[in-house]
Amino acid sequence: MPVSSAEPRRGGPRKRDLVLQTVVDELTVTPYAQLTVERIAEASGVHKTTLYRWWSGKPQLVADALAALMDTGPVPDTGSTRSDLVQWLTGTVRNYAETPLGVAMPALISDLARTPEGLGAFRGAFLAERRANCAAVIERGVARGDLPDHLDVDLFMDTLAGAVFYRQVVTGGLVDADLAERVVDLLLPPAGGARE
Amino acid sequence: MPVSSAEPRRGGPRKRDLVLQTVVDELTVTPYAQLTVERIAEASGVHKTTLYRWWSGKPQLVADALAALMDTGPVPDTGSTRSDLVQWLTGTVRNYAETPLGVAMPALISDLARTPEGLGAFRGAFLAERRANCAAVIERGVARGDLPDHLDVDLFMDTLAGAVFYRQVVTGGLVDADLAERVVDLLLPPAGGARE
Amino acid sequence: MPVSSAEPRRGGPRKRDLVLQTVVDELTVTPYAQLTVERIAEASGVHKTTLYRWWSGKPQLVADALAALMDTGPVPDTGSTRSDLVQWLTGTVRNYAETPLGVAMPALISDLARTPEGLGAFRGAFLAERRANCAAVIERGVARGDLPDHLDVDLFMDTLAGAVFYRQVVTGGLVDADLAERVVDLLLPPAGGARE
Amino acid sequence: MPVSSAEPRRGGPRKRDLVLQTVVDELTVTPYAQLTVERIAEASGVHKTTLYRWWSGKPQLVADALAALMDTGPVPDTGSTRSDLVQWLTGTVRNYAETPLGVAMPALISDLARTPEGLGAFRGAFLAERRANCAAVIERGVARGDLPDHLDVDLFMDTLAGAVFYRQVVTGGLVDADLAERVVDLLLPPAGGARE
DNA sequence: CCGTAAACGAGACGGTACGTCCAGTCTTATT
DNA sequence: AATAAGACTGGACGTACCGTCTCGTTTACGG
Repeated sequence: MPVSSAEPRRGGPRKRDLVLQTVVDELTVTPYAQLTVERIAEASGVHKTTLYRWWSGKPQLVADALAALMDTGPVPDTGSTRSDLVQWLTGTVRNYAETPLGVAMPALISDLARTPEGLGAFRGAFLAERRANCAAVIERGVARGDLPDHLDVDLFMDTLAGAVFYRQVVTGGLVDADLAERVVDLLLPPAGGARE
Repeated sequence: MPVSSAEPRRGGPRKRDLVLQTVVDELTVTPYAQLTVERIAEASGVHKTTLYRWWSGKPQLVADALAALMDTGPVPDTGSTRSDLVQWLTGTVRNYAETPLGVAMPALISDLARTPEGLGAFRGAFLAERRANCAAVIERGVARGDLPDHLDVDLFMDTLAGAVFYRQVVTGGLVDADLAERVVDLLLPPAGGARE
Repeated sequence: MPVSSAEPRRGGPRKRDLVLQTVVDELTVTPYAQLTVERIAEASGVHKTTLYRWWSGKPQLVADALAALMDTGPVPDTGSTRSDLVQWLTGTVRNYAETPLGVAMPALISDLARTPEGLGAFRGAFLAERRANCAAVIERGVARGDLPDHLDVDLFMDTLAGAVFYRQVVTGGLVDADLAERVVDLLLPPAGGARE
Repeated sequence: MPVSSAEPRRGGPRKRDLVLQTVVDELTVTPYAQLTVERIAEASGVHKTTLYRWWSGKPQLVADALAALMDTGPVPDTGSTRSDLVQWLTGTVRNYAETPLGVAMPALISDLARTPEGLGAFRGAFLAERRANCAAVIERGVARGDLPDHLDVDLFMDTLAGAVFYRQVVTGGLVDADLAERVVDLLLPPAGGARE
């Protein structure tokens, strides 16, 4: 886990936190595409050579910086599958809306995807933990009988997250606080819903 | 529809079709990120200057070329809301799976998004017509009573398309023929589904 | 002799005078280097293709236009060698100072000099007649005994004209009305001059 | 004097001498107009980007390269004003005849003259020192009584140099070893000359 | 408290592609 | 026959940023 701020002494980048903070700061001002390694170097006062010593390029720098901002927190069992899912998805919404990740995401993915390891790293850093937490929620739901037995868990998660992601990236629709609830409503109709 | 090969004399790019075809060909061989305008020029035998006369850069070239491949076809009324939705989403799946769009999409979006008009153009070229068709399907469904009255149509479409898109772009999950059906099942449970 | 304005009808450029006038006008506004064939076309309303039909390029266009402005007039015999020379050189000074030739000259020469014919054409258009006139003056001076017998006529002319040209082009010194007289004074000291 | 090869470490272009030498070499083979920055890059093995880092373009490159070849040497007092002047002008002749400067000059000037600083730089690099030396010679001559009291020194120098320059650039006359002497003879008639 | 090795600063460089400017040529109307 | 219209090839420009290299210089730990 590269996100540590403790004791970088002896062996390892001494300027790590400084650099990553600069990246985040710059991203709030400059879109990802305009951001350059040279600019990060200048803004942070850390020499370009040093950046390349520890990161292989801009996408890695940004990924590293943004990953540290992500809320991946485990979702407590509230007793209600709906609430759990809403809470989880609210984390996703916040990650997009309250950090530079939302706007930077498509470019970041496309950059990372140039190399096979890149995408893997991205998934590891941004997705793995969150998805594991969501899977846990879903399984609780299945166990309770709130969700069907042979639910395709992966697809279910893709649909939840995809709705938010697609808005953010493709259609440009509003991504706000109650989006999470409305998406969950589509997949898990509220009791006494309109469909029966 | 800008893709016509009749009478290119007098006004307008004479090499248009040749160029766009080359772009598609190159994209099947080279990932979007590696593709350069100079390479398109060389591969098509059309001089770089000429390309810049008619397109403002790589993203526009690619968008123009890919838009021509998209299936945006209207969805016939099969009598069943489920089938209509499945059929529509199958179009989306095919667009991703059978053209270079799937892999090129995130980078393309991120490039186009550098300018505000860019994103608008993208949505106009790739989304507007398809979404209008989908909205028609959904409204038929509401009229029939298959879908709830105050359904948020946009969000519903985002969720359908988002599931496929997210797979394609983020998780890298399989995007195949029956994905459409499985996604629709999540949103419109089959009669006698597991939830009752 | 390309400098004709009479009856270009039937076989020959119909827009000749219009074009050349435009070139002169543009040169008073735009330095030679910034002037382009396309600009001349636009400014004159004559299509680029037409320009290339009659002139082989910018330098030829400009040379043709400027040659028409040159004062090459023969120098009347005033009875005094000094006066004749001064009058002749005054023509040179005026050619530089009162037409765009002065500032355009070095660039024009350098462009024309790309091809061997180019320089020849330049000399034919701008130099030959004037130099012939000067040679006549000098020979009158030799006959009168005002100039030494075995004077190198060519070198003498080069020195006269060179002084003005060098000022104009290289040192950027003042080129004004009495320059001619001062140069002649150097080569043909006034009677009762300082040297005796 | 920027032409040093000692200690290029720390600050300043490391490939400077290599590049300038290449420019001179190329100029002996290719006329100035045909010379391109890209060609210099290729011929020298120094990348184009590097050239632009240190020079603002072709004219600056060439000026820098040629300036290093110029003979600007001070003229010793031979006791004779005539000899001093001849010796000085011989330097000019050699500069034109024995380096690529002669043929490149008009194009170089015209390129440099596009910007006001350009011409200033040219004069600083090629003229200032030589002219100062010449002025010294002339003043010695005036002091000795060989030259008139209120001689216009600048114009005198323009006439001397102009004769050679005009030959070289405009009329294309021969520029050879004894040209200097013949020009000086015109301005400073030999004792027992034809005019008395 | 001091030597040494890791980390950093400094600066030049090769390299890819960009997007642009003009030159000059071609084909096909039009007058 | 001359001109207009307009698309095209082509060469070079000057720029941006990338990622790498060679050095010298600081820093802080571990003996």
